[in-house]
Amino acid sequence: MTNEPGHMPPLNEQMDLIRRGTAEIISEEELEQKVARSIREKKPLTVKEGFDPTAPDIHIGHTVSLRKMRHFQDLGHDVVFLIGDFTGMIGDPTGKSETRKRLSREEVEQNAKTYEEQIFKILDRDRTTIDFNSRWLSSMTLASVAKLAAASTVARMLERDDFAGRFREKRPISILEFLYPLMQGYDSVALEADIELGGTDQKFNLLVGRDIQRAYGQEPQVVITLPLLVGLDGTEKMSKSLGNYVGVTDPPNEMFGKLMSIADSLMMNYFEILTDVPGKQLDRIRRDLEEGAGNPREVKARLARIITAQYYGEEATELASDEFDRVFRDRGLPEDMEQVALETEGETIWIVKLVVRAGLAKSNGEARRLVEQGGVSLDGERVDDAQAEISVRPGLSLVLRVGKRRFRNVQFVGG
RNA sequence: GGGGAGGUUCCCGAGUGGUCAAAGGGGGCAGACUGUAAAUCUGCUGGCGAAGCCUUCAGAGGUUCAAAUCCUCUCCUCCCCA
Repeated sequence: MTNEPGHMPPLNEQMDLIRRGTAEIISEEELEQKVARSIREKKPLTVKEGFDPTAPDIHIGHTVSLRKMRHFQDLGHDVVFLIGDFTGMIGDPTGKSETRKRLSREEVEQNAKTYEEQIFKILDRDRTTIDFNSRWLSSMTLASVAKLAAASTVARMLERDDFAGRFREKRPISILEFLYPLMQGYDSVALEADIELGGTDQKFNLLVGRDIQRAYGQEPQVVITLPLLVGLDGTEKMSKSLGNYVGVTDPPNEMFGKLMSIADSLMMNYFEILTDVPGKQLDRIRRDLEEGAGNPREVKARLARIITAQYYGEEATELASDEFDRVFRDRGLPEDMEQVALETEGETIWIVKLVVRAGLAKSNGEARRLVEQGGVSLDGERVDDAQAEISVRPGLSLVLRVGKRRFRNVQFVGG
């Protein structure tokens, strides 16, 4: 799929792929010009996106833009994965007000390494440059900051929704926050970016980049925004802090399972922005769903398989899919269960203690609750008496199940 | 510099002397149902082998038979005026 350098597909083919799944392109006309020129001069475009150095765990929400970057790479262009280590050290402008802890050089390096392991599941290593904005921002003099600050105005800043809102409500906006879009824009100057990608929530910052580049005599970058992925809860955007995410490093079973747990209403959205399933097929799936033809579960399973296979391949995905059916559809036992060895202390063990010792509850209270609510079973038999004593002896092996999806194979050993 | 508001259990947020392990919502967990870990409904949601006891309402002291609630000091956040 990857093209040799210098052998780029024709303009309309490129434009089609680039457009797919984007929220907005500013402007398409400029994009066309840039692409056409790169074809003419056999010179790849530089596509940039900035990432937060403090949260190196990538989830599939991030992959929406990473996949777009990959599209560019497949078309023969170059990608800069920019780690905002300088901006990230100071704080987060859109954050509630939590001051961010300063990361040490070592931590930044460590996080960068973690990023690398994850992003190359999607990006083409040979066409990716990883860079850090501290490289140019940390040594800026006040004079250059002044020049940068002169490139924008307060009125311009107040166009941004959250600034405007806070200004209206007389809530504080620190000057530093005004500096943020400017610094991000300067990154584009330093990299001579042709295109910057980001989520729709980044639109303002991305546009400031254009202003800044103009102020520094560069051709403004084209801004491409991508839809924010809605998380597993079906309402909030996917984020690690909300816990409604699918991590790209989640093991296949978990990835598949999490995808099966999305709300039905989310399925089409995921199909559109996380897969390369052609538009015509999507229309058909959508129509089937609306008309109630076929089982929505099967559609969701197909989605889960496609996405899981992007990270683990067909074989591992089939295993994950089978496992899911076995455990949840057929209410059976998983293929592999975590094993726990417990020492016997006498003839019996209190069920509550057993659940806690097996690591399936944090406290006796929690275990008691699980038992009383009927969530605990031993070898397939429900135990709902919180006073129950289970007979044990060394060598005994039991399958302990808590809830629908947590299993432990408990082995008793002599104590 | 002056004036004012506030810090509550995972989160938001009620609570102004006992009836408070603390309303309500969110989140989480469990059950029922099912087509899945969808949706919906119901229950639970500080710790302790538990009708009792222990720890918790920013922190430290104090008043009281009794404090999340009153007093003193400290720390922190926010707002208004300058």
